[in-house]
Amino acid sequence: MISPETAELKILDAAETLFYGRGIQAVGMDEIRSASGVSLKRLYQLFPSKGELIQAYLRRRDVRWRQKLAAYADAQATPEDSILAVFDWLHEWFGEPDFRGCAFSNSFGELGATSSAVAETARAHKEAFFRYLTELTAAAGKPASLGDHLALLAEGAITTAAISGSAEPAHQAKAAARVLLEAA
Amino acid sequence: MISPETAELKILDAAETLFYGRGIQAVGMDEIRSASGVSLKRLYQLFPSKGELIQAYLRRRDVRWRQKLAAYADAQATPEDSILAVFDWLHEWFGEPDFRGCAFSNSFGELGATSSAVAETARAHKEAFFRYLTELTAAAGKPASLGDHLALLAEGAITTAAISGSAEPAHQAKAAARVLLEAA
DNA sequence: CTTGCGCGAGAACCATCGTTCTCCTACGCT
DNA sequence: AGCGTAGGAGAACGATGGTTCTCGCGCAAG
Repeated sequence: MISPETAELKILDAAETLFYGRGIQAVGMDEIRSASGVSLKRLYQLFPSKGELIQAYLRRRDVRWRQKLAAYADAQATPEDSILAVFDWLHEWFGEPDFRGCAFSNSFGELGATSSAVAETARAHKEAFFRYLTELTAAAGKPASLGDHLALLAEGAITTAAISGSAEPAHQAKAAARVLLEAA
Repeated sequence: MISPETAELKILDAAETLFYGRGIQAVGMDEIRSASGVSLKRLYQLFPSKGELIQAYLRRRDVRWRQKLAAYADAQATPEDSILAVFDWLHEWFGEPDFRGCAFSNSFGELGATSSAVAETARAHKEAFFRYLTELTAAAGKPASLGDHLALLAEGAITTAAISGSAEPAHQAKAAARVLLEAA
C-alpha cells in the first residue's frame, strides 16, 4: 500500500492536470481515480467531497504559481528588472503546451456563481498577485497605482493568451509595462 | 400559441440570463423552459440541442455587446475621446448588478477545452474587440501596437472587476490608457 | 361535424456523476 | 494458526440532466 502522503500527492497531481486541462465540471471523480491510481475509498478518505478536492487543488496551485513567479522575478538585479521579468515569466508560462489560462479565472467563471468558496479562493489569489506587483513597484520607488496598472496588463495578457492560443500577449504587455514604468 | 420569433426571443433571453449568471453547465434545459415559458418541445424545435443554444446565446451576445460599446465610443468628439470612452463604458458595465465578467472568457474557461465551437466563438469575439480598438487607435493616428496594449488593459479590467466585485479596475485601466495614449 | 395535425405539460428514458457499499484479499497481532 | 482490520476493485444507489415520447386538447380544413 502506498503511504497517505504519496496518495495525496498523486491525487492532487491528477486533479490539477485534469481540472486545469479540461475544466472542473468536465472531470468526474472516477477519472481522478484512474489517473491517480488511488482507489475511490482512499480518495474519499483524504478528500471527503469533490468540493474539498477542488479547494485543495486551487490552494496548492495558488502557492506554487506565486512561488515560481516570485523566484523568477526576485532573481533580477533591480526592482525595475523584476517588474519586467514578470512578463518574461508569463511568456514562458504561455508557451507551455498545456497552458490554458488562469486556473482561478477559469474556475471563477465556471463555479464562482454557485460556490462562494471557489469565488473567495479566486479573489484571494488575484489579490495576492496584485499585492506582489505593488511590492515590486514600491521597491522601485513607484506609486501603488503603477502596481494596479501592471496587474491589469498581466491579467489581460493571461486571458488573451489563453483564448488566442498565442504567447505574444506577454511581449505586448511587457512593452506597455515598460512605457508605464518609465512614465511613472 | 406564441409566434416562433417571440418564442425564440424568450428562450434566448432566458438562456442569456441563466448561462451568464450561473455558468453554462450549472443550468439545465428544464430551467430554461421554466424561465422562458416555452415548452421543451418547442425549445428543441428551435434549438435542436443545448450546444446549439449555447452557440446562439454567445453569437447574439457578441453582436449586442460590441454594438453597445461602439455606440458609446463612437459618439465621442475625437478618436482620443473614443478610446478613453471605452473605459467609461466598461465602468458602467461593471456597475450593473448582474455583471459577472466576460461571457466569452467564462465560457472559454468552462467549455473551451471540450467544445471547439465555444473556443472558436470566444476567439472570434476577442479578435473583433481587438480589431475595434486598433481601428480607434488608427483613427487617432497611433500605431497598432497601442491597440493591442489598450486591449490588454481592458481585458484585464474585465476579469479583475468580475473577481474582485468592484468597478474600480475600469478607472485604473483608463488612467493607464491615458498614459499609453499620450506616450504613443 | 369530424378528422387530423400541432401544441403544451410533463412523464419517461438513458447516461453520467458524486458518493457509498459489498466483497474479497492480505497482512499484523496474539 | 486464527482473527480482525484496512484496503482495493468495482458494483450499487440516488440525483440530475439532456433528449424524446405520450397523452390529451384545441383548432382548421373539408
